[in-house]
Amino acid sequence: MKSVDKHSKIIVSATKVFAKKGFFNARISDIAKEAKVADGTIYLYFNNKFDILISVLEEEIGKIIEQIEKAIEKETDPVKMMTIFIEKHLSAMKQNKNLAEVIHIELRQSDRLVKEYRNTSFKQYIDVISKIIKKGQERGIYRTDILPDIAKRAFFGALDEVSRIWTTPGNVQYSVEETSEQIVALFLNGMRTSA
Amino acid sequence: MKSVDKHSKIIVSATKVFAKKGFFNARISDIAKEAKVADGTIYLYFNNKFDILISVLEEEIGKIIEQIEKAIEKETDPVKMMTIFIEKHLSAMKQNKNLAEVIHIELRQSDRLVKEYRNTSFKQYIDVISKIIKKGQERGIYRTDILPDIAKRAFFGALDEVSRIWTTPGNVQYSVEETSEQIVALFLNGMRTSA
DNA sequence: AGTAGATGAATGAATAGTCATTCACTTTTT
DNA sequence: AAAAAGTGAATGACTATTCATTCATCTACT
Repeated sequence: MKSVDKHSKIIVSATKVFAKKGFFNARISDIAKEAKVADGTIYLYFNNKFDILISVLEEEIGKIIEQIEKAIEKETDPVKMMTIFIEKHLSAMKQNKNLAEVIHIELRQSDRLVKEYRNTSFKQYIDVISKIIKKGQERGIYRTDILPDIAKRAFFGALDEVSRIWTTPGNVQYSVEETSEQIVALFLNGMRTSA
Repeated sequence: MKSVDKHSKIIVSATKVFAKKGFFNARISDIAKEAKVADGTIYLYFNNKFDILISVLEEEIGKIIEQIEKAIEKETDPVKMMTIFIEKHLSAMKQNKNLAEVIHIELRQSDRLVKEYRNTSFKQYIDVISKIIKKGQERGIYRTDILPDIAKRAFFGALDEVSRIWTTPGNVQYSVEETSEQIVALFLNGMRTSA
């Protein structure tokens, strides 16, 4: 019987290879070798090379999305929700660097299917941010002149670019904690001195 | 004589094709057709396909970098400098959508040469931001607990992701002005109500 | 329990198609 | 009439995908 085990082994291997070489430079034979299976075996579990990429995005990122959404729905304070989002996102990225690289690189693909993915599952993720902002605005905690639709993008873009610190070698290595604090400070209070 | 004209015509065509299909799915013959030259002609001006991509990044982005740096060096007020940076960057991206797409997609490439580019010319661009922040901190306008090295990334990431509004179809179309205002508000004052 | 047959996962060499690059030839410029 | 630019068909390298074959495991029958 086709094993679930082997399926996820290929996903993990593919994530590693895609992270290192990028989708187009990754060879099926590289993935097969990494997963210690034959080239042909991969086609028992996936339709084609692109299907592997989409599966990586769906499944691996899916896990993170789920985790973050779960952690946030317990909270009611919009400031804490935002803080949790930041911390969870950054620590997930630092923890799984291969996946982080795949997100950095492949989520930008101009391919139709990738764009589609970005427009569905991933949009849902980003919309968590705008929901938090709206809730904060309703409660008078966040300024109402902020457009949630623009702010959510700014917010995600910032997190995504910052998380690159951990995947590009030769950078001063900041901890998740101090990085989170910085982002929280930036977005909640801004750069200007309150004076 | 090899014409400068043809050189830049190929660059512009390549930008268009890369924007639409992404580097790997772009065919040399596509670029040639778009530029209305023969496939072989391209090799009179560029060493190989990758050289075209690097040239696009160097030259086209180079122009923007130059323009922004010039506009900023006249200013002394760190708040205004930041505002100018935001406005110039966003309007450049809205103006040249093909280039914007190439930046969104190709600047993320895991390829050695792209990483190299990101580490030199492009780093210079992002460092303009940290310089602005440092100056503001010296003058007591920006909070000193903000780490410029993290903030610059957050800042660029936010701008980059936000500018995607204009390259992904089907989005509510915000103007450069209101988008700039939003980013300025976010980064300078934060989301929290001052109350 | 032992044997024969059935199953289908796994293999990896062969295929078939793609496309960057070259180069023999033509056209244009000096 | 050289030399330089330009052309685009031909080349050859590369690799995703296929598929005939193997083999371990399970089932059914004696």
